[in-house]
Amino acid sequence: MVTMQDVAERAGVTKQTVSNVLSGRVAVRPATAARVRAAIDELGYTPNLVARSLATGSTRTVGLFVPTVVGSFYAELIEEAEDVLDAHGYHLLLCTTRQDGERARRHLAGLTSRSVDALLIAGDEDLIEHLPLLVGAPFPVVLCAWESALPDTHPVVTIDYRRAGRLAGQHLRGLGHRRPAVLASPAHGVRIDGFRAELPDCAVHFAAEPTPAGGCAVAAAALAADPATTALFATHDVLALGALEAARAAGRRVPEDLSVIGLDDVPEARVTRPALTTVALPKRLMARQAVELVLRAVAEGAAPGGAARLLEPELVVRGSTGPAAR
Amino acid sequence: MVTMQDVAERAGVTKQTVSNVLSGRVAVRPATAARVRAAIDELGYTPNLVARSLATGSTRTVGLFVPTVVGSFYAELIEEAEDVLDAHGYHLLLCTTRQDGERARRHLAGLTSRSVDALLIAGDEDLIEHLPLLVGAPFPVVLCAWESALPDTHPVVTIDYRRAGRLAGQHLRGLGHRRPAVLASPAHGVRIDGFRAELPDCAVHFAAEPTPAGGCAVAAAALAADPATTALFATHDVLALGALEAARAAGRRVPEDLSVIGLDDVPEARVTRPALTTVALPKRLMARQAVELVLRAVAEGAAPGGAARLLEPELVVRGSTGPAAR
DNA sequence: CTGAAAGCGCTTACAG
DNA sequence: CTGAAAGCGCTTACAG
Repeated sequence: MVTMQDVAERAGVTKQTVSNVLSGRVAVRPATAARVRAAIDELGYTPNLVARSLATGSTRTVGLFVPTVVGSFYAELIEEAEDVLDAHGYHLLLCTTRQDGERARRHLAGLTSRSVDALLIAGDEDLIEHLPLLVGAPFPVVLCAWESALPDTHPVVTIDYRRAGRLAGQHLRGLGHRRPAVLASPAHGVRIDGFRAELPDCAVHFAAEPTPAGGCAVAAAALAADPATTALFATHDVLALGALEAARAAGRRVPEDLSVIGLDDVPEARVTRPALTTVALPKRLMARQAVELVLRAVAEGAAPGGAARLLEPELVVRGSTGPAAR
Repeated sequence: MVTMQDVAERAGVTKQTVSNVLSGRVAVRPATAARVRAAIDELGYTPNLVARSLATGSTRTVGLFVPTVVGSFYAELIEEAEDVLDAHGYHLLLCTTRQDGERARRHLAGLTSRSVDALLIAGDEDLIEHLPLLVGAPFPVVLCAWESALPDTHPVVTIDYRRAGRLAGQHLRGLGHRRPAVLASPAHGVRIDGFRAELPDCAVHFAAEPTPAGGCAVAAAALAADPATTALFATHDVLALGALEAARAAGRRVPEDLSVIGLDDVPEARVTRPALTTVALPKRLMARQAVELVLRAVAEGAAPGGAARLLEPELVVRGSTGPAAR
């Protein structure tokens, strides 16, 4: 491994001078700088980032916790986060919690030790109980995609999930539906609350798993439980995708006999037949703002302040919803 | 920030002793160890991993390059990789290349500098030209999910994509199909070759984008180009998902009028109606083996040897394929 | 504009 | 079993 010292000897200067031409912090005489650069090229020198990190106290890496990477929600969030991190010269350390509290705790403890300049925590399911671990963290922490109780220990950039549910309810109500069924994931209480603010008279059915198969099964059950149901609200698009299949299997035409509305706006939503009406969540925007917030905090050397930022979801009307049949 | 020195003073020992109780490399008298542990707890000491890395030369982090994280293929690969990394006490540094050669090069150059103990590169699209950058890398590099020309500069753990295509062809041929159409992504030449080894007489249509929408469009075009087509082979399931929609739109019953077979076995494949016949790719197994190979190499301090390992794909017959109509 | 010194927080032989 | 010394490869003031 070639070191800065090697380069310095080759160029006939000291390693501080090499450091100076690399960092640009201090002006170096052009002729000297040229010699140094030549030496760097000849030797194929590449700085040891670990040594630099120890000296500067910065690793230029931020940690990102997500529950999972499968599924477009977190996948898009990760991609967007990496994009803006990359644009700022930062690397991404990824940790998935996978509904495993102990694993989450372990990862958290591992990162507390100065291997990361900041931490972004997306999704609340597995980490909320371990948040106290982070109160005295020597680096900024921001939360995003937070859905249930917003903690006040850390800044959060999230989406107004309640409003998302409400938009779905409004849409269905406007179409004349009165007693829709809700197909839900257990963690989506806030979305359901929002929906109920518009349409209180609805039965909630929980899916066994957050997949199209789970959505298909729970939709079939909901339809069997109340054959008069005219509309289905799925708290997540993946459930709605399955609901579309269930409707087909039950011989219900969508949207003539049954309206189906989802939430999230996954890529598949626009290719189903009929295309899925849904409430789009601005996940990329959220990821971008969260990363920018946390990077600003590391730049300023202070914990980011301010209250939670709630991003606005947006209703996307496609073909799967229509007027209630009477 | 509390340091090892602080702990040592508190416990009335030197920092070497603290280091010894932490590492367990050298036996420490129980009473002393207890005092040290107590001091650690009281002070809330947590070791500085960067300093440790500089001293040991190991960061316990491995870098993973993927073209994208959206889509179940790479998402599952990432999850599995992180699982086994985590089990071995390693962290995951994630880099996405996003069809951007310059970005890939930059990331590669950034990692060459001792911030990572090893590198895993999944997917060939954007990196192949930069592989030479890695020949003298001071850490092991392994390639996986490599589809086209297998480089001999680095070990590779991948899937026998040619055989995957061949299995699809075999299945269709066995059902009596003679002139199927192929719906392909441009990068899937190997899969097509395998398919053609069984069914040479087929027209290949390239999708504009690797999404269900792209698959839907290209399937519609293929069906329009040759209305007598009895079967469709999509080189990736996401295309097949769209093809199912196109068939529906064209009034072709699947599988009675038209067989559709995909490749990969994405989660959605089992919930379409009919469920999608496909060739399953053992991506999690591949990820696991690749990580284990690279970790073994870092443990042994040597570049991993051996030829490419090719994992076997597997035909999964579901409802979307049937005998050719005559 | 360039060099000598100290330090970042750990680990690793090596004495005692 | 414990301590004194050197070193990992950088950066950061500080003199000259």
